[in-house]
Amino acid sequence: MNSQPDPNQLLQMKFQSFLESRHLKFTRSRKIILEYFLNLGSGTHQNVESIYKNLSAQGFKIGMATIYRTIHLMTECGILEQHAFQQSSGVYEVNYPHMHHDHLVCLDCGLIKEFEDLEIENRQLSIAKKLGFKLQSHKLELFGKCLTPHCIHLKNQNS
Amino acid sequence: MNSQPDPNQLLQMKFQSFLESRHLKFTRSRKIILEYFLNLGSGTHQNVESIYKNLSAQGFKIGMATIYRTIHLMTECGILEQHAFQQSSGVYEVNYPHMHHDHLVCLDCGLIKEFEDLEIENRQLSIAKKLGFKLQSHKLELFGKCLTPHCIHLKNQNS
DNA sequence: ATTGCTGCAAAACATTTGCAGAACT
DNA sequence: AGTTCTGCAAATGTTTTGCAGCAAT
Repeated sequence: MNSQPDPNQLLQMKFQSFLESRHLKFTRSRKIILEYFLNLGSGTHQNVESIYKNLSAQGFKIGMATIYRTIHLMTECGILEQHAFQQSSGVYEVNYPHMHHDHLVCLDCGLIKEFEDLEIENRQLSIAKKLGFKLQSHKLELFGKCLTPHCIHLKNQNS
Repeated sequence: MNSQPDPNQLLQMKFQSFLESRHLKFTRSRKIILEYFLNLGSGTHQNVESIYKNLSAQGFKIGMATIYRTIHLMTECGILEQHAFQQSSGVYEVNYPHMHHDHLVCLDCGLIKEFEDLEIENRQLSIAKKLGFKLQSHKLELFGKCLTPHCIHLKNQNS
């Protein structure tokens, strides 16, 4: 019995409906870029350059312009999320519904940990309500110093 | 009696100590840019272009490069905070200690409201601790639709 | 058939950097 | 004196756009 729908399939359907609602087409390139992200899964952050390089390496001839145009659509549609950790250029990750997470970034080594917290999410809802907004999404990033061996090693190297 | 120290003066001292600790100089340009932000006060978001234009209009001859270099220093020092709401380029605002706030952004009209919430702040601390990080700062942005007359007006115009 | 899409190259931005002369301590 | 700073212009990196031909409905 297929009572648990495949999250990837749901995202693809969401994107297709989005395109349809705008009289846009679900083309070969858009399908390839979508599948690229779905194969990555949650928690991977990619910039346009690396998407381009990886797709090229896989033999796909897709220009940067098309990638930019497509990730804009996917972001508007809500199946992709953009971040700009620290000074980095834009990076993107798949946004699985009901698996939303926020990020904790190490200022020394760049390590990114993910977390989710229902208490904060609920609090956000009541804040938005109080201020007269209908909340649609949010972005929470915590910055700090991690204490992993890797990071401590880095610090010792740089000093 | 001057028992309440001037917040602006505190920020200036903080910046001066920061510069000193790095053997950098508190020059005329840096002073002008600092004062520019202190005069703006909390809650104003400025991009480099507008800083440049405003200073020029006030008769100051300060190049963009200097502004970039200076705001980097001020951001590192902690007296300035950078944001990139929606797709905008970087905007900066003064960061008064003990007056930290987060932002709620209207996706339709761009209105930005500020708020602070102790409950969320405390929760962040415990999350960071649990994940083995020493928390230094955070960025929380809520996105939604506001219901101000201005925004509703805008929506009707665009439809 | 019609409309939207793509890749390419050029353009537009935003930000950084090198350098020679000026300013600061 | 010695170092850091500044403005300018050039360089860089990222993202957007125009266009002529291609693909999807």
